[in-house]
Amino acid sequence: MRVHALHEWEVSTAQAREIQLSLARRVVAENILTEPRLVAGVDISAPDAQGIARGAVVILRYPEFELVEVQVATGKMEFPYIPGLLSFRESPLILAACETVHNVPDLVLIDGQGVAHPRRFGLASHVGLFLDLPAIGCAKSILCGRHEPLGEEAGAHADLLMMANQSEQR
DNA sequence: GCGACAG
DNA sequence: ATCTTGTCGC
Ligand SMILES: [Mg+2]
Repeated sequence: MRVHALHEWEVSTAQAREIQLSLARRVVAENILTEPRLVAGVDISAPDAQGIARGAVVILRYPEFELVEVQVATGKMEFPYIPGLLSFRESPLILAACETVHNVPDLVLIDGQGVAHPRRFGLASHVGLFLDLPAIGCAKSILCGRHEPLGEEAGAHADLLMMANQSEQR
């Protein structure tokens, strides 16, 4: 991995604080934390009659949404779909596709839940951890948790509330 | 025991 | 997720 700056310091604690402050300002100025430059999107096909499916990952430059890279992996679906265990079905092919990516993204978007999961470890959590990258679960429907009714307008939102007791999800 | 249940 | 039938809206 490339290291972007000298990381051995001969400085006083006061200088260390000054350096830290300037680095923190640089992070904000360059949007290193808030503005990803490369965003990955991953999904998987339905298996064919023989159980063969494909996992795909696209890398887009952000915010231009310019296509940077596409990788696809093919293999057999071994695990059935069981609510709460989707990552055991989908993550192998997703990770296989990600293994061949050259342009490492800053963020991965995933078609499934992340922490909105009975054990707080859905597909997006699983893939994000195994890639050691920030990941956002972009599920199209709810696995567990409840929310107040949504407005009709586009972009309406509500907090998804999870039960504190994980074995007592609603 | 019953119902709910990402993809 | 897919498949099939019926219905809805442009
Ligand atoms: Mg999907």
